[in-house]
Amino acid sequence: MSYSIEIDRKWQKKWEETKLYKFDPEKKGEKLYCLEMFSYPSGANLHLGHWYNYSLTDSWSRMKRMQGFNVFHPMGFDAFGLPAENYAIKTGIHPQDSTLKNIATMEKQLKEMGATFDWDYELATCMPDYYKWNQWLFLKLYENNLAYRKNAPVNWCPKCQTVLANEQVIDGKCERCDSEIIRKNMTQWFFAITKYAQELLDCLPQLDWPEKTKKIQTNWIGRSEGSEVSFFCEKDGEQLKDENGDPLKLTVFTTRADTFMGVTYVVVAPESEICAKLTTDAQREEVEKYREFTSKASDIDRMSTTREKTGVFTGAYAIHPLNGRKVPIWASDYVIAGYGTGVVMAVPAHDERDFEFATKFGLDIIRVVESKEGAADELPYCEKKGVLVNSDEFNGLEMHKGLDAIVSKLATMDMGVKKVNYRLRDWLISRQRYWGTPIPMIHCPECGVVPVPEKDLPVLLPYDVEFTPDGESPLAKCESFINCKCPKCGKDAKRDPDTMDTFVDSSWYELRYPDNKNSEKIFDSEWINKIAPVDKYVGGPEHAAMHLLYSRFIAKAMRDMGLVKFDEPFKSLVHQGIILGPDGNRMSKSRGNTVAPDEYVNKYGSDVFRTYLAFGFSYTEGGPWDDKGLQAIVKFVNRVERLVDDTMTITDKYDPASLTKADKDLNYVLNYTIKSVTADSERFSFNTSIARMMELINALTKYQQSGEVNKGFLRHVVETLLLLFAPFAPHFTEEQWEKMGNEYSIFNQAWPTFDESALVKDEIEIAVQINGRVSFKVDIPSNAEQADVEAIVKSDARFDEALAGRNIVKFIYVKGRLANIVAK
RNA sequence: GCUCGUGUGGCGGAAUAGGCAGACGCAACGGACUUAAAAUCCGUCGGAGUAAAAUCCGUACCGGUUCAAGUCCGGUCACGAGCACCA
Repeated sequence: MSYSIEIDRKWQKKWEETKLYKFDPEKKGEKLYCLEMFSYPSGANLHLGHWYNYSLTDSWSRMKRMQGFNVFHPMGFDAFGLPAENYAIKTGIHPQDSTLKNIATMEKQLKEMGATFDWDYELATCMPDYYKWNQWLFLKLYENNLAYRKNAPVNWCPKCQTVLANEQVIDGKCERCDSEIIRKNMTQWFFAITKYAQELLDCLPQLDWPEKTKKIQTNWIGRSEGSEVSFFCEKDGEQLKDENGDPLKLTVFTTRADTFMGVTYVVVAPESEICAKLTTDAQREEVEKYREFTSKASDIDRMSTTREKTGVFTGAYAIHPLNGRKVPIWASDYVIAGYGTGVVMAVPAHDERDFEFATKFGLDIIRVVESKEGAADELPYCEKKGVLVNSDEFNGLEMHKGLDAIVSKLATMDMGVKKVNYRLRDWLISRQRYWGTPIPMIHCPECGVVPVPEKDLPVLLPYDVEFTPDGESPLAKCESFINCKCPKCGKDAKRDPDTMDTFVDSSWYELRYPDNKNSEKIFDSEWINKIAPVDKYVGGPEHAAMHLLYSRFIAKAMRDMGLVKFDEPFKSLVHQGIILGPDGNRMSKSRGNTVAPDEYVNKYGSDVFRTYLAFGFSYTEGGPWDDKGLQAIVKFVNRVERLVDDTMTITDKYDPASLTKADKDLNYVLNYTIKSVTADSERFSFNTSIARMMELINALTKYQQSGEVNKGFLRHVVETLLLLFAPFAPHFTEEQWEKMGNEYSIFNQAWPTFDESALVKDEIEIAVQINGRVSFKVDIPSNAEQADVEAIVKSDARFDEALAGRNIVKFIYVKGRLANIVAK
């Protein structure tokens, strides 16, 4: 029976019956936790991206298994989330019903892929036995002051009447109805990821992750070294006081304290509390109007850098602490309330934004830095080098020295200090949506916010809920859910109506898999410290800043809560590339350029399809889909099968001691193949792994054609080829292995090792270059030293001809590669 | 706008540490086998040049370092990604 999907089915059945991929924690061998990012159970069948990610990572883990590792390789579903809810709004099919059905379909398809997942460790985030621990985690974070509530702006779609997650906002528009998103203040739950900003940065270098991903995280965290400097303020001719009656300090964050003497005004974010406090009665109406105007501005407007600056004078003044200058305080939305102190000192001579603003509103511009003394640089001069001018006692100081001097001076007055700021914000996790984990908090009119007691977990997500969006959380309208008793005082209270961001679900799932049935604890810490962290994590690059950062944060928080002993959840990370449609665009139903794996799998079998995915693309690059190369794999698989048919009846023993010259040549290729496939597959270079196996088969064909065949050796080579090919074509090779009369299963065999001595050749061919150009080639003993090579080359007739009477200036021999003669 | 990444034949892609560019395959062309086709096997396959060689050009473009550059450095262009008034 030649290879087809029938073979797939035969072995899938046998593997399941014999529990071949059952994970046994006690099995000997170093543990290896290999994980692919779990998938969202969407309606359609597995798409090409799933196959590309899962089947090839499975190949990798199969190799590791054969290499003797005790591989833990689970699979599950990221089952909460908006698509199911939106689908429900459209069709009326309940998210739970569609999700559970989709999970069943995907499980079946994943099994057809022939992956080594142990389904006993499956999890789905929408199940109460999972989200119970989501809620438990929330309570722990709350206890440890890592979860808190505050009023904050959210993305609001005026048409859908609902809050949208950041990831649903595409270029400032709603992903569903394309309306422009506006900002709205709501009281929300946050996780204090910023407490870990520095550690999240510090641990990056030690991770075996793509450099690009580390850079994205570095940028996202956005560490910025600067200073906080303060001003006293004056309003209507009187000094402003704080709540203690002391003079009010208006503090700004700046990275350019060196330009401090050039401050000509100060700007506050219009929505900030300090803005209201600073505003004079005379200006109040205007400032109010402006605040309203900016709150209505859509994100599109806000995001535009070309947008003209707007702003309004608050009526108050700041007093420059070093020169006593009275500078006006303005409100403008080019200052972000959430970053730094929400207040900025403006130095229009040395900042483009300040310059634009000052020019528009006729504010003073004072130059305080010159590239070198006396240079009339064009303003704004924003280069971070130069010498201070117009800066009184600091004149003539080089920029960095000036900065230190100014901050030191301010520090003596208690008006300045060096400070590090991060761009990273705390993680807003509240969602006014139905299909997610209910937040386990109760709002009591008497006691305030009260956590649900642990014994009452899980707070079950009710089934019968009206979830058509109308601006209110769907759960708020579900009487049976929202009404409860306060756990503290027993009086009537209400549950928190929001659900958690689904990124919370996926921020710790890798730690639940190994202990997925634990009903007492989130997981057994002792066991988790053995099996975790994940050794190899594979998934799309789109999660670089969100999921991968959140997971790192949660792991660190868990560590500090004593739940785990490691610092990082994913030691090594690989991003698979993206397979585009045949037209080079991202596959999408609306474009009509999607490619269905099923058709190929049905026609060619899972293994041909898997192997083609391995061979046709550079794994981390991906690229446009093109099925022309599939035939190459069919051909390759047929060649392997023919070789098996030729050798399956051979009973001669392989005797390594009796190899002829021809045998040794083939043995060289064999060992080179073992070495290359092992090294290439290790680093996810699957295309070159397959290429090396094709070379081996080409060499085998030549060997067979040569007529002098050592049967025992030939059989040994074919068996080794099967072992190397097994991770890529598991069903096919299992079948061939059986045909050859070998014991079940090929995956219980040891991965081939190569013999270094077989890779040593007596004689090698090197290129001889004259002045860097290849002139001719020559055979030399592989252990020849420079002097020997020089002698061989000089005695070659072609050398004199190539030299053409020139003198040898220098003779360079690069061992085993080439000789280069510099001639003049 | 800022930051990062990527540019190699007709195509997918190789080249791990500066050392023979184009492995392996697809497509194409030629041949063997065949009544024929399929399948299989053998060969050619970056460009110019030649009867064939020799030779020259060639890894987006310009320049540099080096005995030697796809690889390192400086600049330009194109594409892609991330961030987006972050003070």
